[in-house]
Amino acid sequence: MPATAPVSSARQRVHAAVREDIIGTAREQLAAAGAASLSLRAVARELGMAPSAMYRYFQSRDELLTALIVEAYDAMGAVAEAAAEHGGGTAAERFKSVCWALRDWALAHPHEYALLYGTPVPGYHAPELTIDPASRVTRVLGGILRDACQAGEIAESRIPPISEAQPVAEEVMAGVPLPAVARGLAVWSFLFGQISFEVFGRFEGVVTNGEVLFDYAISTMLDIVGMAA
Amino acid sequence: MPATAPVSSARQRVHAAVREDIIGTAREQLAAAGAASLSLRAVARELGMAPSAMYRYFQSRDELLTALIVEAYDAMGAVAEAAAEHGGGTAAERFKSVCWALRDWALAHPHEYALLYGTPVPGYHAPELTIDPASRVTRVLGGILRDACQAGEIAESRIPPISEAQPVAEEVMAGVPLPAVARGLAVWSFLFGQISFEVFGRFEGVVTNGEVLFDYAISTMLDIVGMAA
DNA sequence: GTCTATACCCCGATAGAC
DNA sequence: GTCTATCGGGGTATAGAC
Repeated sequence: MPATAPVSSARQRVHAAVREDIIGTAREQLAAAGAASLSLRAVARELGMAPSAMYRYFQSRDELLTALIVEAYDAMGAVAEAAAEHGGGTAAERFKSVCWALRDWALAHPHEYALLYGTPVPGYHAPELTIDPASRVTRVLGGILRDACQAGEIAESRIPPISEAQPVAEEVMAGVPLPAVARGLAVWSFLFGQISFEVFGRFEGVVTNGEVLFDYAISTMLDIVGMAA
Repeated sequence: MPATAPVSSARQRVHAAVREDIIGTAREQLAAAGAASLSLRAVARELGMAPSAMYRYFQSRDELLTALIVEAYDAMGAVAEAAAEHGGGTAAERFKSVCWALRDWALAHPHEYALLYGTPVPGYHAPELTIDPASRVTRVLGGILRDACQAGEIAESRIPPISEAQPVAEEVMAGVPLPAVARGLAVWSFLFGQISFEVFGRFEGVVTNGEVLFDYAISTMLDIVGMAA
């Protein structure tokens, strides 16, 4: 029965399209009021649907939230990957490019950034399927570090040793010496600390030119990890 | 009429005591469900009071939230000040002491930490009276930097220049050269980025020993700002 | 797949009696 | 200063007709 397949797929297309509408509207409401006040009802109102109709697309509010989180992780991951790819020849250049791309994305999408890197949403437990999208950005950053190590672009002599037993999981060490991994993790938290301070307004009244300071912070990060600017 | 004053002050004592009860209960609920879902009604329920009675103590939900924020800033500021005072003779020792004290406080009070340094509460605008408590921690950190500069404990030769026009507000520069100020701000965001990653669980599955990594991060921060560990 | 209707919760804030 | 009662909103989620 060849007719059944197209009918089914047409239905699936409509379903997927409505699903995208819902996610898009939810994203707007996220940007307007934050994650805690995201509600299926408000999205339904905006779309002119009955609240109960939402449950054909998302089984619960948390499932909609998960979709938003995955979408945001993917957007940020894509931005980071693109920046790494077109960022230049040296690891330091690619790193700089990724930093600026992440900062720009975060400032352009503060509520989505907050969803990913701000206070965890109370009562929400991220399902396993968010792990992979979440790791795209860290894979990019870790890849740059690994490449720099292998290309000899890291001055390991400038990285002090870390004396105690290995404080990180096995899989984080992919041919990178432990001190470089530790400095890499430091750079990771430093970068997101800097971005979070900017996005959450912590620098207000203190920093008058965020770009200049961010540029200086990037140089500092490169210093930390033994890479020349 | 000498009798009136004691009566009035007894009433005030009761009022203040109930007020403390309310704040304490609110703090418990903050720890249980996060800032966004803090409600006067829930606090009243817990205390066996009528919801309307709360309005004799706080004119609005936001005012209660402000009280919690001020209390948390003061707790964190006191912890930082105590750590700086008893932290040791050199600036580096005091800095380390403050870092550990802040981390310990944040891990012990994750929801209060999130209230201060996490995603801003949607719809809440901090009144001016929060500015002073908020700056206690930064005053401690800035004071250590300034003292280190004046005591010659900073190797300014290891701090690269920052080329552009001054990117920070005037009052942040208190006899400290601009590059040191910029590195100090970098350390500030680095420190809170590290603490936030730990408190918000961002290191889970990656870092197996947070203390070791935090210690290494502190050394890195001292490096950044030209201070010997 | 969408609707209406419903059960059952939550909240901030105010009015007015005591 | 506390109470009851109330106004006027919000929400998740389900049942059952169409």
